[in-house]
Amino acid sequence: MSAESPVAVRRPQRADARRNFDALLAAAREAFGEHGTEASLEDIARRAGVGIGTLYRNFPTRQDLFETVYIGEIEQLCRTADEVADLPPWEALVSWLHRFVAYTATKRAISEALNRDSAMFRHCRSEIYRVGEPLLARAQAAGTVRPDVTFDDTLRMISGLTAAGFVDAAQRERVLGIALDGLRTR
Amino acid sequence: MSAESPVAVRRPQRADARRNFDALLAAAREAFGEHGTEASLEDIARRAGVGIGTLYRNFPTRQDLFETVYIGEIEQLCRTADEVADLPPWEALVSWLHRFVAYTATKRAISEALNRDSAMFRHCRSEIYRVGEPLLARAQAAGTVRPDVTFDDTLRMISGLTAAGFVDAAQRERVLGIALDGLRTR
DNA sequence: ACATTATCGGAGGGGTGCCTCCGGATCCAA
DNA sequence: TTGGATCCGGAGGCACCCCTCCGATAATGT
Repeated sequence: MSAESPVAVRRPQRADARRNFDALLAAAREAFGEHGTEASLEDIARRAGVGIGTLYRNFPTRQDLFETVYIGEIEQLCRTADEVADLPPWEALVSWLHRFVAYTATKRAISEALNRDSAMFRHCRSEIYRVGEPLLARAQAAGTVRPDVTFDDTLRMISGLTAAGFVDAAQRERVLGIALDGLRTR
Repeated sequence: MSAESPVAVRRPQRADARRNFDALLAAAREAFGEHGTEASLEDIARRAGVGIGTLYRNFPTRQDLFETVYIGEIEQLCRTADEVADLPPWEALVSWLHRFVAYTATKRAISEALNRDSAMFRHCRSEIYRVGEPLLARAQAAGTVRPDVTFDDTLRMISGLTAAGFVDAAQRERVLGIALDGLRTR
């Protein structure tokens, strides 16, 4: 993420306040991951071992809290694009997509976010595209991926599968592999 | 569905009562489709133009209502397996899976149900397998579908994509097509 | 040590949903 | 038409969640 976060949420100065702030973010990441955007704020405060008032002081609206968590996840994801840069086209794309799945503890929420509309979401979306789309384009240029697929198609396919339930991690990988295989030229 | 519904919910005798019963089912189908299993029962009663008491008289628990809707959808789905019986293996499988997507107005709910556990869900699951698994097996025997894929893999992949959001129906079809393509042997 | 001031946390009012209960409306058979 | 069986529907008690407000608490500078 190149610029400052577009949200006016700042990490507090005092030591105890910082502890609470971080605990809230961690709890929120967990809760949003489990229940999606609708997670109970009082539950998040409880998980963080903090009063509900403290939550609202740091994050006046649900949106503020969610965006802060979300931006963190996306930043992390964007950074991983460099790490795959020197792999062959197909491997680069696939391993980045695998991180797309793994890094987003905000699983349920991230797919909801694909459709949502706000300045921040638009920003995050464009960041993801900025780092991810070239990976797809490269694989297409190399003739590995079919040319009629868009990056948006790919993302939605992956995030749909991420949100789905599987009996175990092995099945998730297997199914993900099948779907990714569908991207390749024949 | 071969046997009687395993749930003890019966359509009432009196004309007005039957009208309400049916209105409730229709409203529930809608609401579950939009909001998943957690849809508000009071909202369902409102949509049906009926008091909340009437809802509870017909369906003492949320489970009863959901199961009744769910069974209806599954029965309908199972019946469609015959209609594709005389297509070539791959086409048969694909068009049945397309109906799997289309028929389940209970969209969000159906994927939740894949993981849930109850006598009824087990029953429905086994019915789906009974009609669907042979379609996959046939395509595999014909050499069209890779042999390492299970029916469960396929279903979860499809239902994951069903639950995901897309910008329009065309994209949904396109992505579905990509994923299905991953099932084929190369 | 102590005052200052940022921070805490939960009580409380308003909203919604769950489910029960029963007086009153409605249907239908005779 | 009419009486009894059936069915209706919403009021009301409980639980949870949202968000605000403010007295109590604890960190920090001197």
